[in-house]
Amino acid sequence: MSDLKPARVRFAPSPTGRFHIGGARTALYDFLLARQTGGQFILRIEDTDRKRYVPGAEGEIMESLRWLGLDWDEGPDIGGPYRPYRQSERTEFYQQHAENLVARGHGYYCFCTPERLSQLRKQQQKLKQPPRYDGHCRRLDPEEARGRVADGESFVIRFKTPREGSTTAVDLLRGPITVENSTLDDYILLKSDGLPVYHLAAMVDDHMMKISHVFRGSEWLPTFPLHVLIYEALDWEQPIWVHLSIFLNPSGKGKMSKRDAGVNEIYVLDLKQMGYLPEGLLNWIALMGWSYDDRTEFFTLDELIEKFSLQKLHPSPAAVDYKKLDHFNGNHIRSLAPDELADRLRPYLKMEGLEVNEGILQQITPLVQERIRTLDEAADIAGFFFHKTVEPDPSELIGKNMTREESIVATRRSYEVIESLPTIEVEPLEAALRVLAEEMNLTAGQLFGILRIAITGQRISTPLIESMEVIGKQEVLNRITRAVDLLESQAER
RNA sequence: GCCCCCAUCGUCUAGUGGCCCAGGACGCGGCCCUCUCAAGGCUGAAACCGGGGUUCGAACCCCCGUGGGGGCACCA
Repeated sequence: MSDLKPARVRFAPSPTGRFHIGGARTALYDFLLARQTGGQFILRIEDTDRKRYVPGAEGEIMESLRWLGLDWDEGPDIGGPYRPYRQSERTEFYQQHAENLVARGHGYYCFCTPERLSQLRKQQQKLKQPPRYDGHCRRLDPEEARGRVADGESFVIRFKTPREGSTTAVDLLRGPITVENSTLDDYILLKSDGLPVYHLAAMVDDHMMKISHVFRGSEWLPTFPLHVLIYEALDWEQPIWVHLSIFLNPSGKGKMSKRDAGVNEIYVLDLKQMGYLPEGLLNWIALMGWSYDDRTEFFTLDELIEKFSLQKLHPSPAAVDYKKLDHFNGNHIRSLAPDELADRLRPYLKMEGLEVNEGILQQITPLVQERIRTLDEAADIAGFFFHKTVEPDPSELIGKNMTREESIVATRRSYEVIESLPTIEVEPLEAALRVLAEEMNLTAGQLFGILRIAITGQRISTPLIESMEVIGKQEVLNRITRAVDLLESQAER
């Protein structure tokens, strides 16, 4: 644990779509800081937009986080001292603070209709002016406005952004960012449906929940000064702000988006489905925007908790590199204990419709471990272990630079050699087959190539001799017999 | 159009004024190992966006360009 004060950090996604790797990284950094400092990691759902609400999205967020191992200490499902953790259940707080802002002279009621606003925008566009609220209701007499509200007229509450001067907001990675207040708008804080907009809701909650560090995407940088202004207007102490750069397409052109889904998987649960380990995914994501030193790249979650530091965060955008994900995933697969790997492999093999025999699974796991990068590759390389029979392509049973007849002879003699062995443990089996190859003036590659096709039905597989041992003498002999038949029937044709 | 951010190999990055004719990783090429595929080992090509300053000295500091990205909703 570090010497930093316990941090209270929150991950605050909106349930408007699927959970992707960008969100996962933000959540990871939140989690790391909380765990490293002995603080709390909080999950808060920002569901104030009823139009964009997607049923099931909240569930996917939680399922993804749990799968990744990023467990939260407070959240909508488990509660906590600052409940509720779903913004739709906190409307009274937002309304209260919006009114408070009005009372303090930092906000005002606005009765402009959406129609007038879009009209206004159109005009400004035509005149090539920046699209901004014209302050129509800002000038209204507060008493009069209150009266109209009391009369039941539809209204929103806007922030009364100072017309003059400038505001400086401090981002941990970028330092002070100063903007002219005149470039800011009188943003709507409370919508006419009584629900808040992000600008209000997030500030209120972060303050009420005593959040110490805010990690969020850099898309919030343009309105960052507004958020600071709100804090100042309410006399609140600001958290430490950390804006994380966004993820770019693999091409580096444009930000990663839904459109990439399908081509490049960006959703956490899809990546899980594809056979990625949470460990691999986490390792990959952690290094996009953060680094430890000039050589260490392999990290477990515990190591990340130990080594993470705000100082090593990087502000520039990062293009997503799936090749590197494969690399990390392969590394993590290889670092798993065989028993553990077997447990992880099981569902993926079953997903392929294979009947998984536990004894065989245990035996082949070490064989598979060195050669897969994702869990779903196991079925490709070792599926034949679970098949009752294999169907080799007869033409592939012919050895390299060999005739059909030579291949038949080689296969038959292999049968005899194997049959004569008391057991087919790796050592004696390999020795016997190598002797046979030599006798027949074949290279080991030629002989093993034929047998590989005969036994596994495929060109690429786990190591031949070891695989034969697992399959067992009788079945090996069956498969070789089958291969001889195939070769002969093909010869007759 | 306006505002904001960013800028080291193709990609992720190390580098915080001299340790850098720039280090690591992925990917790519070659070699070795080898029963296939991997894994592993060795090895090669590959970058400080440009121009001005500041300084004895700049990848590192400042300015201006340029490029890239983001934002400009009663979305988050």
